[in-house]
Amino acid sequence: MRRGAAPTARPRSRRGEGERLREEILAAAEALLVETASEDAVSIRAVAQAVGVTPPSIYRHFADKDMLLLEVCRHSFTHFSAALENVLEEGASPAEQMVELGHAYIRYAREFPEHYRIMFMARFELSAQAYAEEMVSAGSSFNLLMRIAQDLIDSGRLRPEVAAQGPLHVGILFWSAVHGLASLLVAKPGLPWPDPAALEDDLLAGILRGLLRPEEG
Amino acid sequence: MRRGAAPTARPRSRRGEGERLREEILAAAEALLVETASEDAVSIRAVAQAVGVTPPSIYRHFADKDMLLLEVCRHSFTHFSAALENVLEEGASPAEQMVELGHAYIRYAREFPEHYRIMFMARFELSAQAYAEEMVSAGSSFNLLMRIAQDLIDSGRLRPEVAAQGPLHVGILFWSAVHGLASLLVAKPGLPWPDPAALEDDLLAGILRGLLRPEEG
DNA sequence: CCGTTACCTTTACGGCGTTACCGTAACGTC
DNA sequence: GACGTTACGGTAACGCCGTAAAGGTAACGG
Repeated sequence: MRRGAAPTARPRSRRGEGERLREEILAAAEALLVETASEDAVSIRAVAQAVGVTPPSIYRHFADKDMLLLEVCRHSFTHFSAALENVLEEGASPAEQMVELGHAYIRYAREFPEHYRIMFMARFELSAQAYAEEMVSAGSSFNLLMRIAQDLIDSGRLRPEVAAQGPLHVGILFWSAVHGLASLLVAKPGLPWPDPAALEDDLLAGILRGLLRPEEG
Repeated sequence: MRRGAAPTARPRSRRGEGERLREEILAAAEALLVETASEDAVSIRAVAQAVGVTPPSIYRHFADKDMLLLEVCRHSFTHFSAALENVLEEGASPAEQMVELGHAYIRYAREFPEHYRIMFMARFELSAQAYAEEMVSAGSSFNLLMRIAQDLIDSGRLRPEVAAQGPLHVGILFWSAVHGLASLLVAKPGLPWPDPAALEDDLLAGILRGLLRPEEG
């Protein structure tokens, strides 16, 4: 360290305050991820320098780089889940709620593309992969999806052969449609996309209609 | 080089045969990608060693690593496009063809997950990104999608407000649904997926029904 | 036989993630 | 108030990586 490295002269943390550096590392990594909009720019060394610490010190708080990135995403997923819950109106039908959820989901993906990419499009090695998958499937946003899928089944408006497959099946059908559009928009920003809002509307309306009983609107 | 490096003593290519090494590099990279099933394992150095050549020699034939990987995918996409075309039966309706296309698409993604990941889920820098996007949008599989979307519109079976948006809009709706399921399966192999075949069937049937006119089956 | 050129190598730079080891300041204890 | 312990972070280094600059060498046209 020394010359031209640390922007802030970091005092050593007090005895029980090792957690503080951990938080600062997370914040710096998050900031780097958002500002540069590139996962590659978030290197252990860059994060360390931003915090004013040497690279190996990161490893006292995170097992490896993958875990650091996943923790960053986990943090932001709190907001994600909250955002999803907030769009749900009390009086809305399960079908309406599912559509609203889809819109909010895509909105998040487009607002935080790098977070989205890391969580849903990235590849990790073994333990990190398992951790990421547990985060997704145990996260409250996933539970929210399952809950609304169950509500949709309970409402009796779904086609019987679809409803019979259970909430996981139904939920994943919606998730697939929504994730497909979101991830294509994120992965291929240069393609000549037609109006994304229109795509969203037609995609959500389409998959919903297709799963409802024939006689329904 | 020298000790324990080159598995084959490579003779230098003749005057006009520089292209031969290019092909060998592509083949070695492809093999590494398939065998290791990991993009990270395909390093310039590993490819060079597999071919029996020094790393800088790669750069005589490929601008950088991204371009090498994209060329590998481009090669395999020939087979992809051919596979898609082959599933189309002569007498089938546009709707049936679109569903068959979707099944073949997901089958490919699951069979060559790393290729699929590189082409549709990866991030590249600038020129490579532009190249990848051009490959996708100008590739014959994309044209195939557009053609069937147009046929679907021409068949008059689509809901008018959807058909009015044009083949690009319609094609992307199907692409989104199919890519969503495919990429989730590829990205999160550890999740407790219900039967993928059932998901495929219901997803494709669902989105199709949802975009057809109400009175249709 | 010679100059040119296509093909490949040598060497090296700067970056990365990560590990093994070491200083040091803060605390509980006597 | 000195003391051993321990949490906290630093130093130095290893082995990868992608890539650039410059050089050698074999194959050809004349």
